[in-house]
Amino acid sequence: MSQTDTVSRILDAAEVLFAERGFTETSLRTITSTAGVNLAAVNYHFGSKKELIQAVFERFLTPFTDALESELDRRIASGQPLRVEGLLESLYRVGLGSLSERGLDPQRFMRLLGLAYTQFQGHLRRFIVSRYGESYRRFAGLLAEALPGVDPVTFYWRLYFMLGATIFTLSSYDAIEAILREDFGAQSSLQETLERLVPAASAMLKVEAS
Amino acid sequence: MSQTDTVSRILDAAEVLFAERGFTETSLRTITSTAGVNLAAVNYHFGSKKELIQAVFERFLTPFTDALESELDRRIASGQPLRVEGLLESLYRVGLGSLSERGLDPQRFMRLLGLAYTQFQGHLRRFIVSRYGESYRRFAGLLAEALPGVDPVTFYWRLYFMLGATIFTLSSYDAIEAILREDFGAQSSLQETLERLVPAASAMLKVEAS
DNA sequence: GCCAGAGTTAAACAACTGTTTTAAATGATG
DNA sequence: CATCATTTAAAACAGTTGTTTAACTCTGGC
Repeated sequence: MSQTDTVSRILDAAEVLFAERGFTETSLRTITSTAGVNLAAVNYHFGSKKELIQAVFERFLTPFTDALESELDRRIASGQPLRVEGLLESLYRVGLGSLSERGLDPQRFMRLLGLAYTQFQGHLRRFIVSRYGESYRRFAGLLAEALPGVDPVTFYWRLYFMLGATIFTLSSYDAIEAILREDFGAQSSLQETLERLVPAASAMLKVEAS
Repeated sequence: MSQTDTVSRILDAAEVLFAERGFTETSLRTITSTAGVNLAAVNYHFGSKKELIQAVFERFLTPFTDALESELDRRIASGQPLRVEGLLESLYRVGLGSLSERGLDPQRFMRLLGLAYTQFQGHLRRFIVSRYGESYRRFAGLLAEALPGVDPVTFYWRLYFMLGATIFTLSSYDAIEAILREDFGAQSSLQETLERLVPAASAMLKVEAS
């Protein structure tokens, strides 16, 4: 088994298990036995469990932010003014499209993102902010430009409202979808849910102060 | 030290520590030493750590849902038609008011609620649904009545969007507020944040399908 | 005054945690 | 082919976890 093979098998297993159970609830022994590698391989290749967690996020977030940056470049190059709906569509299309192209599961991605915010791993929050903060600020800046009437503080609170609605809903997507299917017999795909989310989140961002 | 004293000291300590660190990350030894009681007291009084977690939520949720039910009764008795903004205001006012009256911290309450959704404690989700599902369905039903033009499936997705925005934002309230204070020098109280949340969430619920 | 039962205490339990060690095996390079 | 760093393997490490035990103290009712 080559080195890269061992490394990516560990990442594959850790990604799935972390998304299913959380970080503390997933032991290195569970990860390595699922991956079919030796227990010591984690500490050898990654150094520690913390660094493994960060590596899992890096493999997720780098293609995502790269694709988002190119998408934003494309939109800006087109010369058309940026609208709120378009920016959110870009965000969700990139999350759905570019990740699944690379064989990454977008729901797992959202579950992991939700974990990063709610589990108490200070190192992880710091890692994400330092590595991906710039992309985040760029997107937020463009969104703010598309909302000229909204004062900055109100805008930022609404940005968090939007993030909360997105991360919370998509990270529990399976559970919510199952409830709705049982109660209404209506299936909704992830795609359809995002199509509901775009106008809803846009309305929330744009609403006139009452 | 009387029995009720020991029980509530354990609940007090567990409530704070769970909200700060999560369930798995908080050991019974940390709880009991913070509470100043013996380690075995948890298993003696509550049976297990799981049941202690449920007891913490019960102490939070029962006064909250009771107060929400009375508030809804009052609104209905007033005879005025129920509007979306009014229902959300009721929800938030009860969360802010009735809890702090009893000396409970509303932010801690929200952090715990967020944990209940994102940590992987199947027993906790089941406990909350079975104990408080009826209050939840009553509130959701009234909200749906105030939104006659929205089809049921869309309504339920938007309800989850709203829950996500609320729980995510308020459970990270301290962190978000600190960032905004640093970047804009503008303080916002929890009260003010809820006043921003009411129109934003209402707009999200009411938006016409595009 | 005494005694049953509730409450508390310290100690020990077995299981599990992340990490390290030591030795063997592997694989590329000269 | 021999060499040496890289990689794997199994075992042991020290620490923590939730839970249980058994002896102890205290209190309220007769």
